[in-house]
Amino acid sequence: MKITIQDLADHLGISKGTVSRALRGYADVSASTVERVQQAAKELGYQPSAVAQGIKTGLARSVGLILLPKSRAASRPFLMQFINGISTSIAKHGYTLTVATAQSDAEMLELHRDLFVQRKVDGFILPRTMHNDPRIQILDQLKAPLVLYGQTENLTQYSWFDINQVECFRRATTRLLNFGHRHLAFLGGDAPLFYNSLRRKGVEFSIREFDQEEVQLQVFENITTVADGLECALRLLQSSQPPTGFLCALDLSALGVIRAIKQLELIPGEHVSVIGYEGIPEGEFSEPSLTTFEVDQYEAGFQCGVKLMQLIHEKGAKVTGTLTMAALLERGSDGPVRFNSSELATFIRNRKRLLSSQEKLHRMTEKSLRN
Amino acid sequence: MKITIQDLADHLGISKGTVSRALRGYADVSASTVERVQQAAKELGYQPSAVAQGIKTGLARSVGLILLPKSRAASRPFLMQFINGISTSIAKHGYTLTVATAQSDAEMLELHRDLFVQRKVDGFILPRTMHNDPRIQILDQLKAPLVLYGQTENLTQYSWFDINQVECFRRATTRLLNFGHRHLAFLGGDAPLFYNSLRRKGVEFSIREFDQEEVQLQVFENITTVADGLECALRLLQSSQPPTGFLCALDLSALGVIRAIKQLELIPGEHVSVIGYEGIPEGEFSEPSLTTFEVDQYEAGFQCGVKLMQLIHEKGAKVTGTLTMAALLERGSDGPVRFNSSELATFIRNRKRLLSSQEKLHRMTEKSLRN
DNA sequence: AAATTATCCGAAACCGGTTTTGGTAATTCA
DNA sequence: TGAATTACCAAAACCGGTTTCGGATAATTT
Repeated sequence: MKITIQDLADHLGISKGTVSRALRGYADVSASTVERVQQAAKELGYQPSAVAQGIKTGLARSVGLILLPKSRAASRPFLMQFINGISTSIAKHGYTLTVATAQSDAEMLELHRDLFVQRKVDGFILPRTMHNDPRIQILDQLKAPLVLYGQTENLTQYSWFDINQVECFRRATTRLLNFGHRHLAFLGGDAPLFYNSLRRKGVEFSIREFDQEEVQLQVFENITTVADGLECALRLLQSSQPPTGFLCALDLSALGVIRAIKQLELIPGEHVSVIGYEGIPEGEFSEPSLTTFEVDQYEAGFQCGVKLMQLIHEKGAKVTGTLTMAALLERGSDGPVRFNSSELATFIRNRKRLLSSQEKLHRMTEKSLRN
Repeated sequence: MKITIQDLADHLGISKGTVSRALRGYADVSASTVERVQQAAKELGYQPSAVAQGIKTGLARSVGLILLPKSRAASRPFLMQFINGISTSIAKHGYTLTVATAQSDAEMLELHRDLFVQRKVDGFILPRTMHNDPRIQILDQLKAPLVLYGQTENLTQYSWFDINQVECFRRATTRLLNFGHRHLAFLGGDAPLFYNSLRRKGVEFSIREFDQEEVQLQVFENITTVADGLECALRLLQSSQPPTGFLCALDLSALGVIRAIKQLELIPGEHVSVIGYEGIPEGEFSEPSLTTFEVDQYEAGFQCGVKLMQLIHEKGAKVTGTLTMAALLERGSDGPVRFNSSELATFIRNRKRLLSSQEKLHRMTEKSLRN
């Protein structure tokens, strides 16, 4: 059924060693033989088995990407383009992408070890880097090539690619400060992930730079879903000193904040400003549309793939790190400050009174209608 | 560095054949030896190389999934959970998932052939089935095991899994008819894909069932993006006989329709009804939220994986097809008919006049402000 | 013309496993 | 007790490639 190198050699009446050398481009094969072999290979549809090749070369010609779909929200939107980027760059070297999913952190570590020890993959791309990432420790022991998508401690030892998130959040914060906002809230994401401290750092950096003691910043962590953002913002906005500007580490939490604002009958982008990060498609369809940073996930995947190929193929290759910027999408969820924090608090209190009386009225009307 | 079966055999002072037979569970190895081998394997961290195993067994222990990210819109949202489902079900058999991307249809076909001929994968899962799908033709020639996610012609020859999309669109249509809508539009998706005819069939089936000659249906194809849906709906709504209910093959086009409705200062779900299909997350955040069918992509992936494992491992395994239902998410974008088509047309015409005069006023104000 | 060098290819070893074969020692049976 | 099994394992063949080695022939040099 499937044609082997021996079949091809028999067909040509030469030895399989010669066939192999002809196809691999060795110098000690005559041009005419090379020609004949290539011709016959094309005709018979012969392609060497990657499995058989791998046993001698020790390479599986595949790279691993292990996902944790538990964190459904955060890792979902980037996937298709990220995979496309990786796949495209490694395909140039005849490599394919092995994607696996783990249901827990422990399983994820096991999977990394097993896939490498079983030689199903030659290296890994590690997305969503953590503080003291345990994946790195394990892969270091195994001397497995790896590329980080994101940053972590001891960066000089690894190849990595990342968006300059510090700079993004510095810009976002400065933008809100220039809009006149003085009471800010930073809704951080997954605390164990490294990105979180970077984004926070950007916010704090901008405020220090602004050199204003009058700026108030409240910081929260583990606000990763729409529900989290909604709840957190509702609580903050109804406090005595509500923030007028929200900096959200994740678009999803930003969408929750927008919901909260509207739930209090306020206008996002006018009464309260919100900026997100990531550029998920939902942000385009919310009302108002979400001001956020758009991350080019294809490029990220592509660069990670390129770096990994270097590590695997160029012996003595140096590790490299790359920082790029994400583009700010200036949309409708932020703008010049309307009220300061105290005024906003009063406004919300009055609104609330109004709303509850309306509600009472509404309920009464309904009741009378039913009777 | 990496420990091989020979290392393990030397360490135990037995032959590598015996080690292999011990680990593979052959009967002609004493219980004590099996015990010793397993113990030593665990201690030394020995795991057989999948590559080396594959050469003898002829299996790569990987299944292929090839994506076409060109069609960015349609195939993106399902990916994470679909992959998770596949990966989880095949992991039980020691299989991994090889994901590749192609930039064109031709490249996609090549990739299928190459991956199988090079023995990088033992079979394929084919999402987004087309009419007379060329992938199937090629894989049939190669006798490659495959499972369809979706339906196509000659279904009895293949294993497949699908949502009963005919039934979904039948229900959606009946729902609108029961709401009193009599002028409907079906915005179909990618014409070459099989799902499109199924969804359309559901709509037509429902209307025939309703047995009303007064029902008007307009059908369109290749409405796959928000922009497409927006443009198509704008045109239809401003015609002399605008539909009051939109059935969209894709959530994305439904979101575009909602935009169009709002752009005409109408209220989606009140003046015009919209129902989508797929359950993409954007639908939850649009206003109003989108009534749609939620497809369980994890389950789809899981079942495809299970079926493919059967085909690969159980010799003489019969092909099987499975149909399941998607859940209707009754949200805010549809409801009882307010106007019939003629009334709606009049309403829109008047609105338009109003709007354009407002706009004129607005422009004049701006101009005077500037001066 | 003999010696040297290049060119080209077959043969064989090897990669890390699996599976078959065959032989020895221990058991069982007559 | 001797023959026939049985239990167990070493050795070897094999999978489909790659790579090394060495030899035969042709081309070049002296």
